[in-house]
Amino acid sequence: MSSPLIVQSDHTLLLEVEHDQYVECRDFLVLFAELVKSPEFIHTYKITPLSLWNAAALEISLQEIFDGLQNFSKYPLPANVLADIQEWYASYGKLVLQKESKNRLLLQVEDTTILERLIHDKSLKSFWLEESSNGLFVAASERGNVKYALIKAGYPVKDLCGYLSGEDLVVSLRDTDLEGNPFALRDYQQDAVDAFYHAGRKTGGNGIIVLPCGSGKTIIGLGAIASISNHTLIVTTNNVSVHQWQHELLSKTYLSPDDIGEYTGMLKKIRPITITTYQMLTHRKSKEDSMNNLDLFTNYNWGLIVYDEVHLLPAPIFRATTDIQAKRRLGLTATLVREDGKEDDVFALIGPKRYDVPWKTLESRGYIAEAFCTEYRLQLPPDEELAYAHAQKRERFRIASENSKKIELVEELLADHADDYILVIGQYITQLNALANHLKYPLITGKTKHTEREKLYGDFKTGKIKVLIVSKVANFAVDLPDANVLIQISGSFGSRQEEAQRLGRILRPKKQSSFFYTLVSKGTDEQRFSVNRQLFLVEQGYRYHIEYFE
DNA sequence: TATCAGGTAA
DNA sequence: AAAAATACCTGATA
Repeated sequence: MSSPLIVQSDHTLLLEVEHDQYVECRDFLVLFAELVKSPEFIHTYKITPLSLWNAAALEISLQEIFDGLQNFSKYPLPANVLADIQEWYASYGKLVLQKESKNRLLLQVEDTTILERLIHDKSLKSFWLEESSNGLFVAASERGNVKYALIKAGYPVKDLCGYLSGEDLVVSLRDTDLEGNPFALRDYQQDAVDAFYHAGRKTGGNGIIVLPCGSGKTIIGLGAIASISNHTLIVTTNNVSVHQWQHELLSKTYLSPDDIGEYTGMLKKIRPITITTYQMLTHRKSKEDSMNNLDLFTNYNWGLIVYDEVHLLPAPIFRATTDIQAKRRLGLTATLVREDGKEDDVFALIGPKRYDVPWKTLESRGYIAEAFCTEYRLQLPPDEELAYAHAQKRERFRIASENSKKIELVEELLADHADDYILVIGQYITQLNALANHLKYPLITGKTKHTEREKLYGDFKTGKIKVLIVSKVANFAVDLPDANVLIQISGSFGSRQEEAQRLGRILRPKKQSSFFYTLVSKGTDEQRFSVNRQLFLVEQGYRYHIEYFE
């Protein structure tokens, strides 16, 4: 039997999907490569410096990577690829930042040619105070800036300067939560906390943990807070999430309500554990004003900063984070992919990926539901086809998204799933309105009042209504009830993270299986974008079945 | 004290 | 490459 993988000299890897060893090889590749294309039979992965740095930070050995490639590859491995892998992998750890004195850091550079390059690099020159026999001295205040500049120049830094402890606060986890359920970290949650904290080791205390939706990211946050037991600032995306953190802290730790503060538009309480939003931190009254609330990072003696949904981190927070490199930092996310390409900013300033559980692993262990994904391709009706042909590039996506035949297909799918709990999700309010009017099911958009939302959520939970139509609110709303069927009638361009977030809606384990349908217009720009949307989930092992609806 | 409308930001 | 949602603040209403 021949092997499933072709390694090409441009650092791309071609994997045969129909091969017996497909699953095994895919699980190997995701450790150090990134999926870029996933048509039916051959998936393309790419090895990048960043993907190898993350692998190195995860302590996946170079030997393991080479052995695996040797094993799975159909042809002899191109020498340049092996050399580049070796070089990129080794470049993580080549530059080590150490504390020299109170005000000075030493950037150790073992490799003399790299040292020579760094000294003469225009973008870096201003950082160097002085040369030493084995490196360069940098002002301690430049710790974040120099790491950021170095990664942009292609050199990741291993930061061993250690951390400043914050003010102490004893946090311990309960073994029964306030609702009376037994509580303990699951094994993978404990592993994630350990991987982050590396108790006793100088490297521990910054980085990213990647976990599927619904697998307990907040719990890992609690575990990290308890391990460090310092004053902690938690930054998250919205007010509902602020309250959820608050609730979990009260329910699963012995902290008292007085220990926990909310710093938002409604309430501004700074407490040993303070929870705030990204918008609060970056808020300014007008464009000319400065972002005063960023002081929250520096004006208090936090020992840990938790960045929830770190893939949504706005640019100003990156900048503020460069100044607090001595604080422990934990980033949490389900998909460490950004469509703005700022993954290396996350790497340099928050830290490398410390822990990652493939979605399919948690599925096989029953922690998340099994989900079947189907992509339906629909013909545009003749008049819309004509409009599409005449439209400008930027109107085309919308015409394809609003394909009126989607309503018919939704109706059929609803009939097929008469006994299930269904969310229909879309991007355009006009399209959702049309659907809601036709099907007579309730619609929730950003304009829906919170009292109204809660009533509909409640009716859905009790089974009074079985179908909810929702807009982009569902991308953010943490309090949206769970369903087991999700029909996506449109989405925002090629967002991989949106697709993953939406699938996450139906992954809480239940008696029945879950079904994810995505509807796209055949042969249009929408179909091209949908390919990109699916990449992350395909990388995680989800297969989309293709159906046609004429 | 709570709630709502309107404006701004990103 | 675009639309929608959110959160902030202010000032009015109940």
